[in-house]
Amino acid sequence: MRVTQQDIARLANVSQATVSRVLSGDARVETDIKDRVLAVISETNYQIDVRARSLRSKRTGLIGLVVKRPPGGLNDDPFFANLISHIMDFLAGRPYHLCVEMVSSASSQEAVYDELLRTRRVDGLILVESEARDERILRLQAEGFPFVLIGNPVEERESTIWSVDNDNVLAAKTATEHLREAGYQRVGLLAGPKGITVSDDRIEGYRQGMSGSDCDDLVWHCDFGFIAARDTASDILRSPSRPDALLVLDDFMAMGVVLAARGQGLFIPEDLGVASFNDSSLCDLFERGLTSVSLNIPQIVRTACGRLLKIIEEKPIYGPRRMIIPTELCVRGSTTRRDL
Amino acid sequence: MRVTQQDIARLANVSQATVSRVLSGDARVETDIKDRVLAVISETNYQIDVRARSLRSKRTGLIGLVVKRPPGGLNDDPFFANLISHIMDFLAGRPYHLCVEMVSSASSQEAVYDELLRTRRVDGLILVESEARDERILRLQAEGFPFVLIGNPVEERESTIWSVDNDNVLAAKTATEHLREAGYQRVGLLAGPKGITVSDDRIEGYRQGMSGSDCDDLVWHCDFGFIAARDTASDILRSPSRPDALLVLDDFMAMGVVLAARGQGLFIPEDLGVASFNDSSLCDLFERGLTSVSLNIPQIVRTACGRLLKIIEEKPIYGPRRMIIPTELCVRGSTTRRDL
DNA sequence: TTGAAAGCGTTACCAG
DNA sequence: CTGGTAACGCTTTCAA
Repeated sequence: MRVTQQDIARLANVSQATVSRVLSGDARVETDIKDRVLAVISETNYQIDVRARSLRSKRTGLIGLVVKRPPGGLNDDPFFANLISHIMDFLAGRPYHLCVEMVSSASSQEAVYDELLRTRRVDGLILVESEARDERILRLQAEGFPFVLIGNPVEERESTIWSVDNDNVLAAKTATEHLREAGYQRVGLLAGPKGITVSDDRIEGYRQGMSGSDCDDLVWHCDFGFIAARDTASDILRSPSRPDALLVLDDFMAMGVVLAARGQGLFIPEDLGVASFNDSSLCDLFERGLTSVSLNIPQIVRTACGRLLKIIEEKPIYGPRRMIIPTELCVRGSTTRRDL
Repeated sequence: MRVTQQDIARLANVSQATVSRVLSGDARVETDIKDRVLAVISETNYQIDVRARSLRSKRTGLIGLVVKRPPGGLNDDPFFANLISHIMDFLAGRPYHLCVEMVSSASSQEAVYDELLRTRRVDGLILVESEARDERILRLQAEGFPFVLIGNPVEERESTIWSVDNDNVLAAKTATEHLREAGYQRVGLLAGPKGITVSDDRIEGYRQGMSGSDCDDLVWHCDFGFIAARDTASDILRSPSRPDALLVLDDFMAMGVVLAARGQGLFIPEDLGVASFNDSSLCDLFERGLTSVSLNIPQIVRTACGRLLKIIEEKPIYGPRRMIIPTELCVRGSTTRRDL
């Protein structure tokens, strides 16, 4: 049988309420009583029952993260591994735990959000990879549920949504300009699924970076992941409108591009320049290094989680709702032609 | 204000107990009453409060996974991304969620396990990367807490521990023999931290595979992760006892070895053969492909999670407690010398 | 400062 | 088949 506060109370000759007070660090408990209770607690190895506490206090101590990928689609994807890793780092030592959920379709995603917030399984949510008109956001706002968006809320007015983001337009513009300056003429963009805001922002930045060029608008869409990118890149590289450089939505997809190029006997960076986003350690795995934009994920996560906990704990918050984390272009061999 | 079963009961003109029965799919409820209740439930958008349910039913619907890594140490590591991904795949659609925890030290690990199981935050645990004498296992067993080990329980007697594992001795032996057959003379092993059972088993297999060779026992230990492996490999490759082939504990670490070799101007597979474990998609990122042993992670996870849920739900279980998932050696360019 | 007691929203037992 | 009711273990208010 589990030890309860009731048991502690009996053993320490106090009321169960007092035990609760001691546990919650209530100041108005006589020191000797407190010591007596604490002694019994440590003797009995008592641990609070979080389920009962949750019911009473309306707090579960759980933060939720929902990822939308096809089954197995997270495999080896460094972005989520990083994200999850940094979130756990942040939460370690705090009274919060991370609950991760994967959904495969938009409809199941909404069902999961519904479940997650209506059932009060988690105290708050971190949203990633949002879409321009994100059902999740509307729903969470309507319910007044604590959440922080990692990404662009895409709102006309002054934002009412807490969000942490990079300036993806600027980052993509800078990366595109870097490719042009490196001597590539036909710079293309391998974007993500249509409607994903981070992808849309980078398309915008790419177009800004291409202004003044007589090159067509070379934008392709593609699902997340290594395999999808490889297959799409194979088609792109065989097409008549073949680009001589590709800016890719993330490193993992860029690795698909590298494989596709290799498969067609194209050399990087001579025949094809490649740059991408995230600056994960995959960049060092490509022989000559992969040029990539660092998003500063640790800082994104710290900012987002910190803010989320404040919202949950209803602490006063100062500063803007939309927080921008700076990016940095890390130039490596995949855009450094030696033939020029 | 949240909608409760009490509210539903009032609106449907039944007792709250009946609402509970309808929700739990109790057969003995008149069809028309049931329909009335269900109608109100869908009208009101009612969702059960999992906290109250947890308190009553003693089930949280949460499965725990605790990972021991230094802060940021999970970054880009495909093994955990895969593991988490497959666990989520398995859990999707079932009434269970995944709770992930990261700890940085042994002592914090024990504290976390204590917290996790004593507070009944999760219904069961999946253990990975166990050590020969694993405190976690002893503790969980003593408490009668449901858990499944992914790895080797290392017990003398008939095992009392549910575990899912590969035959790592055999797998390492096979991989070592493959390297020798490929023409390498001085085959070494880059193992993981000392005491980790999966690492120990592979050391044993390596030694079996090297029997009959006049080569020294070339085993090095190294922390998990890309960076640690790169640094250790740099030392190894510079040492007088330099091997001409390395079997590496996992792909991610193997990538560190690839980088170290590249940094010293060594060619793979000509100057150094490299083989590893996990067969993640990283293997295709190396120019000529990385030879790797597939652990069949999806099957490991399916087996482990399936078993864990059965234990939690106290369903009858047949078959052995220790379940072995077959491995497969996937030969690629990193062990295929063209100079022979 | 301490104790008694009222819930929190369920589940499940026991009558009817 | 249905309703009443007692827990589940805790937090918090209200009296003492």
